Amino acid sequence: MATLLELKGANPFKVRAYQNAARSLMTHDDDLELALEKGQLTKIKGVGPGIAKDIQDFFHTGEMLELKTLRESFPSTLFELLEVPGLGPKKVKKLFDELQIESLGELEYACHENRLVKLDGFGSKTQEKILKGIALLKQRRNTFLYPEAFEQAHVLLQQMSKWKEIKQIEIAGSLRRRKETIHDIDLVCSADQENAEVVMRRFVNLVSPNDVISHGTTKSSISYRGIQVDLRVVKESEYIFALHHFTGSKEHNTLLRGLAKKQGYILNEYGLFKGESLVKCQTEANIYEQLKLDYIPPELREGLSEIEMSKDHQLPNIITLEDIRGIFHVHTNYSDGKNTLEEMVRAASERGYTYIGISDHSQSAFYAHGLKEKDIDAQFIEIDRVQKQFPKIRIFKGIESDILSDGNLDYPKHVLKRFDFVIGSVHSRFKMSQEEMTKRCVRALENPFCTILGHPTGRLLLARDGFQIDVQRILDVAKKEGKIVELNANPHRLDLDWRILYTNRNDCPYISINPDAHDVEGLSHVTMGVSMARKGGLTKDHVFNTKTTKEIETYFARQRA
DNA sequence: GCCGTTTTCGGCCCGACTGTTTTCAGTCG
Repeated sequence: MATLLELKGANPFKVRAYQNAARSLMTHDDDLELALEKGQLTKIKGVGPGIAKDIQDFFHTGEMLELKTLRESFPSTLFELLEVPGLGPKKVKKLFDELQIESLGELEYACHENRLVKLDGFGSKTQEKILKGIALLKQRRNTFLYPEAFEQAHVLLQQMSKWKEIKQIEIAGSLRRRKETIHDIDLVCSADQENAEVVMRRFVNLVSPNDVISHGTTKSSISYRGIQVDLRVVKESEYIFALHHFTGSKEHNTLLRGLAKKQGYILNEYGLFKGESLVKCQTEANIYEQLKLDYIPPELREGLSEIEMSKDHQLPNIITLEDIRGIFHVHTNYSDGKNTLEEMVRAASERGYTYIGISDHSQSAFYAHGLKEKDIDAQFIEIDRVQKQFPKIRIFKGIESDILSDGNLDYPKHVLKRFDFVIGSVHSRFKMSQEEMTKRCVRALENPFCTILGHPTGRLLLARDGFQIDVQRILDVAKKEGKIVELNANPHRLDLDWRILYTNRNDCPYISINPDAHDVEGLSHVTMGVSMARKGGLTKDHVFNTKTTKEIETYFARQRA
């Protein structure tokens, strides 16, 4: 509704009202259907009589009259135009009304025909920028996995922190919030006022003029090895406010500024002001404190329900990397891992872990040299040997067993019962219907020998969507069966998605943050997994591998009894 | 369209940059 109304040129506050209501509904934890039946929809923040009526209509008829009318007044392909950088609703509407442009293809053609320059408010620069934007969209090169973006950001940070004009510099934006994928790198720095322009000049000179996206006196953007980097420079006294501002998210900031305003403050990237006077804040925590809020860590600043929770002192005490005591889901060269069992155990021990769960692939995973029964015998003997060598770290014997398409695990009972734990994972037949796939995984969860459900949706970030599966059902069954669900920490997977964890944080089964390491370096995936758990609002108590070795042993023993 | 410890009417987050304009609208974050 909001997008369509915006295109229509409706009252911008009406547009925002719909956006607010949508966000509010997305994070609404209670039963919507119940609220609807009781006629209590308007009790939800942002939902008034108008939108309550919309929701009712939608629930009963599957449609909303105004939405239907609006939708019919625009071709569905029009929305892709909004993806083009520099194009917003006003310009898209103009293109549609005056040039009858309905799709990206038509827009590109019109640019080549030089037809945009004649439009009011457009010019040759706009046309050029749009063409560039379309090319970028086509390449899909504007999204990166966290580690790729992080590495680039660090290279820049190293380099720029040596510039004598810069006093402080930090990574802000989605990188600081630890989003799983990153569109651009945001850097914030402080400098003496007379040096600001020098910093900007040095920054844009890092790349060729062609790769300078914008160049101002305090804010510039460049395209650095294919990724957009924004740099903002402020005075030293403004730095903490700027860092907060550019950490975002946009949604979080919007809500926070609204709250500040209600309390008689103005909040922007330069400070927190009461009238003309600046409120002194040394840290980000001080800013929240002034607004009568508990400190909200960057990972939680997504504009979901964190501000409300913080106001009520209900923020979860989210897990930290130090809470992790051990790790499961580790591969060795018995299947498709690179390092030996001993090397993996040594590395885990050196990282201070007190237990490690080895889980190579099972026999039907021939692509990964899955273990036959005799390989299991051999590995068990070796584990016992290595265990003697490293008495301080407990080695659990496990397996990552394929969940076959009928939901069975791919060893017979007498084999499965030999393991301390079994991770059941789907590695084949991804294209089942949601119903079939859900049934398949439920069956696995109900198998008494299955301990952990591995990478529950099978997604590969930026490469492959997860398979169709009713995640809610899976979580419910896992909880009921006392099973553990994996948060696969491989940066390509990060599966389950943190948003699912966030919505289910008050009622979910144990989550195990598993590196799915295929070599020694892969053990460090845990860091990323913890970041996702933090975004999901999980506490130490939610996470299985924060337990002590003793607790783990007891848990496994009870399961196998 | 929603909301209210300034308000049931009059507001609704804030500022930088760009490109098109001669004073500002649109977009972005």
